[in-house]
Order: sequence, then C-alpha cells, then structure tokens
Amino acid sequence: MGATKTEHFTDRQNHLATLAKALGHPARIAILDYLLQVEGCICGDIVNELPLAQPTISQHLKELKNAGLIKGNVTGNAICYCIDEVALGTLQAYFENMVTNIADKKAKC
Amino acid sequence: MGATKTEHFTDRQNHLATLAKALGHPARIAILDYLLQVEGCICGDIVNELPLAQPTISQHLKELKNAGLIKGNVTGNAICYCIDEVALGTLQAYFENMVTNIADKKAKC
DNA sequence: AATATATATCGTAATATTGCAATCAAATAA
DNA sequence: TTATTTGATTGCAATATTACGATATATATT
Repeated sequence: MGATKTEHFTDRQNHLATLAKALGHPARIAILDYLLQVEGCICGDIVNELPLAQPTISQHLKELKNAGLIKGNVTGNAICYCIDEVALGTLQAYFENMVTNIADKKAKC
Repeated sequence: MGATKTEHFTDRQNHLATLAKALGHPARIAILDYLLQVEGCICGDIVNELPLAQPTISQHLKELKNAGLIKGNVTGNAICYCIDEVALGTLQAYFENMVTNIADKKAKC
C-alpha cells in the first residue's frame, strides 16, 4: 500500500504525527537550526546554507510550512520564514508530558 | 531520487531526524500513547488495541525500536515493550531548548 | 509430541518521499 | 524595457514507506 490509514486514528494522533513527520528529515532539522541561529527569520540565503539544490530546499520549506512549523511572509523580492511558536509549543508540551509521565510511573522493564 | 543525503548533515541533525521520523506516523504515536497509558510496559495485546494487522504493527514496533524510542525484552512467550527514557529526553530537550530560544529572541515576523 | 499463542519475517502491491534539471512567476535593478 | 534575482512549480527517476497475506519461529500448554 503505502498510504497511511489516518482515518483510524484520533485528530490529535494524526496532528502530532504530521508535525513529527515534518521534522523527520535532517535537511528540515537543519533549516530549523538555521532559523533559530539567525535572528528571528530568514529573508533569502537558506539555499546557500544547505548542501541541496534550490528546488529541493523549496520543497522542504513547503513541507515545514504545510505542517505548520514555519510561517513565511513575502517582503518584496524575498520571502521571510520564521518558526511558528504554536506548533513548536504543541510538540514541546507533548514530550514534556511524556517525560514527566514516565518519571512518575517509574516503569521497570 | 528518494534517498536522504544523510552524509551532508551533522550526527545530531541526523539523529533528531531519525527520532522524529519514527514518530511521524499516527500508528506509532498511538503505540506510545498506549505504552504510557498502561503501567510501564506492554506484554502482548498491542495488536488488539490498534486497527491494523499484526504484521503491520510488528513493523511499526520495529521502527520505534530501531530509532531507540522503545525497548523490548522477551519474557517467556510474549515480548514486553516500554518507552526508552533516553531518546524521549533527547527530544524533550530539543523542543524545550527551541521554545526558550524563540521566546528569548522574540522574533517579529 | 501435538497444539496453541505471540511475534517476526518474507514477498509484494500501492503509494509517498527525495532530489534535481528545467522552467515559470514576480519583484527589483539596470 | 531588459536583465537580474528570488523562489515556486513541473516532471521525472530512484528509493522508501505502508499495509497485509502467507509463513516462519519460538515458547507454553496439553
């Protein structure tokens, strides 16, 4: 098959999976790294920072944007991308919650 | 192509991407949900909890295990799976760090 | 030993992802 | 207007993922 059966899972599960999936590629981690390293957002020069061709990077940016992890707004010739705090907060809360839950339960495997 | 160019990225970036990728499917989020909900670990019955065939679930468990997100140890007839705190801690730290970094920078996009 | 139970592996079809050359679109600069 | 720049889109080849039936393996039970 190859097609994920999203209809069987909850909205929350599908949403978390979408966010995680968007981060499931080193180029996209690298893009977020760069977005954090630079002040606020990038207007241009992501292409020069990564070892991939321009269409490939454009595609990765699109996926991050579709997942809601980054926002982009046009400013003249260029486009400014920045990290979306809401999506990031969702992920942070998810892992925070898991870590504390596990610590509580003290699973002995 | 279809093959990720991992050699162009740092070990850290590849590792984070591997962890995120493993979580990039609702079935695998659901598995972790169930692992958290149950006390500690599961011995058996994951198959009954998810709307997927047994070989499919076995495959998803394998991917979570390969990524280091869960551990499994044999106990007689069944296999006990539980969440690996280390991998989860890595992800938690990553998002924690991002969130605080963004808050600091107060990006205005 | 024969049977049942739990899980892994194989094989394969359907679909998705990755990467890039070529090309297009829009704004800016000359 | 004619470049130039910036980034998106198209089209395609290579590879990966998802899902499952069939089958294998390994332990437990009878």
